[in-house]
Amino acid sequence: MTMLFDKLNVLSAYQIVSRELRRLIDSGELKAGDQLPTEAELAQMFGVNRSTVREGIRQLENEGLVSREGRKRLTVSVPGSGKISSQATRALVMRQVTFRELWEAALVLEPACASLGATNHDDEQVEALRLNVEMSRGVDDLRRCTDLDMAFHALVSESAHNTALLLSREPVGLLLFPAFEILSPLLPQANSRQFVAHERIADAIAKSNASEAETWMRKHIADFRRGWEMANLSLDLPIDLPRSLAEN
Amino acid sequence: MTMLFDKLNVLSAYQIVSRELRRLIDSGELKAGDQLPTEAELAQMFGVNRSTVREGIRQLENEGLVSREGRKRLTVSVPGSGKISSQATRALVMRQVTFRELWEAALVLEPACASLGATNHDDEQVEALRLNVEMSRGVDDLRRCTDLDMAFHALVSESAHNTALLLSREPVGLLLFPAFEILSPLLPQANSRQFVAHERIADAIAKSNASEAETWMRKHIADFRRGWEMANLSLDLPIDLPRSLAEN
DNA sequence: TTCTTAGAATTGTCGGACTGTCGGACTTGG
DNA sequence: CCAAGTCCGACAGTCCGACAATTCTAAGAA
Repeated sequence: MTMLFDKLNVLSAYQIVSRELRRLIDSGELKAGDQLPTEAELAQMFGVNRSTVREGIRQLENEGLVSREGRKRLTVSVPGSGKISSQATRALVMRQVTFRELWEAALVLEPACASLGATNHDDEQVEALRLNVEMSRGVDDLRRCTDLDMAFHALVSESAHNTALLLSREPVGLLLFPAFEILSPLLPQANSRQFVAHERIADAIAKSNASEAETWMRKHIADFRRGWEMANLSLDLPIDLPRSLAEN
Repeated sequence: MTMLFDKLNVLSAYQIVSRELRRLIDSGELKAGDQLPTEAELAQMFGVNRSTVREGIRQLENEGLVSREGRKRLTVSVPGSGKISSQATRALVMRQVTFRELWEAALVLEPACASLGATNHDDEQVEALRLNVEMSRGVDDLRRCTDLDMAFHALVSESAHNTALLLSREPVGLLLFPAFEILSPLLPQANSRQFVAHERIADAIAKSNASEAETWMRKHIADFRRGWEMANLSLDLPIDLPRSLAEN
């Protein structure tokens, strides 16, 4: 006679509050930019204590569905990609994602972004790419080099004008590219090879040459793995949380 | 003289609590499975009130970093992919991601999963794929058909044994495949074409034929777009939240 | 030893209270 | 009329204390 009833899912009041607010948001009754009622008002509406409302709100706040400027009222907002991908990144690290996995993902995502970037880019992004490449010339500070690398790939993915790809790519990039800091000291020629590749890719995008952009990006990513193996690093090495997330 | 000072960001106590706990978790001092101290103990440790601790905890809870069953103690846990991708999915919808964007992403992600799945799969997953295809035979209930479709692609991505790809793919699949419910009624042959494609893909994976799996998956996804256009649906149509998320 | 069970511990929720900050209205001086 | 100073109400952040329901724990019974 066990299992006669499903383990009845009694959710706490604060969970109901957040679930209900979430529902209002993605049903469109609350649009981005709208102001939420006061905590006190919400408490009255739901018939719970203000403390309870606050606990519920924290969840939405954490999801990026609502945000506050200063100590003002809460406003509904579109979750920034940063919030999402930092959580995804953390999840990947906790699952001990390996270099190999990240590389495999990057090998399909990055070239796709480059290819689409070549056809969809705005002038603005081409300019930013050019600037990025220019700033990278001759830089040998490791950390700075990595930052520019990450920025480069982020720019490429932005130029693709594809939200889905952008969001898919970000956690992968956030983890894979900082690994360059491990690789670079072991492989003298890594820096210059990277610079050349970036230059070619930026050029191809600027020229709207999709297949060339894709090819070079693929080479660029493939190169990363080759370097990794050449430096005798294991493909199955779990990748750590990057500085950018570990601190915050 | 502008920008002499950064806009000073004062973070509230509850934010510090969650940030600090997060730090403990990804520094490894708190491993998955560990029990967190009592709310009262945490309050004392941080020198804040229990209410404040609770608000901080809600954030981690929402991130999936800690979880609780019933009224028991909190335990550290690795975020399930479900939590992450449902948030990513919501974000995509709020940004009015279009069919085109999702399709473009799927066109690179799904074939990559199929290809890797062919080389990395376990017997277990091959069996599940076979079963899925078998169950799909002759089904014409729309909703059931979509569920099986989604499950099929999820299985393929699992067989790839790549966490990064899995996580990247999920939000895209969660949004794109339910759109089949819009397409199918307008296009009589859609169902059978889908069935055939799934059959071929599952076969290729079972045979460990990577290039064939990849090719068929690409055709399968390409077909989806062709059908979409044939049914006179706009590529730039924003995709809605799928049932699976809208309810919960 | 294993099983029960009373008591301690812990979570969820509540009501109330205080402070700091923000925005707006009002006042004052130029 | 405009700028600066002042006051006041609204509201978020924090704290305190309390209580019921549930879970944990350890003593006592079988």
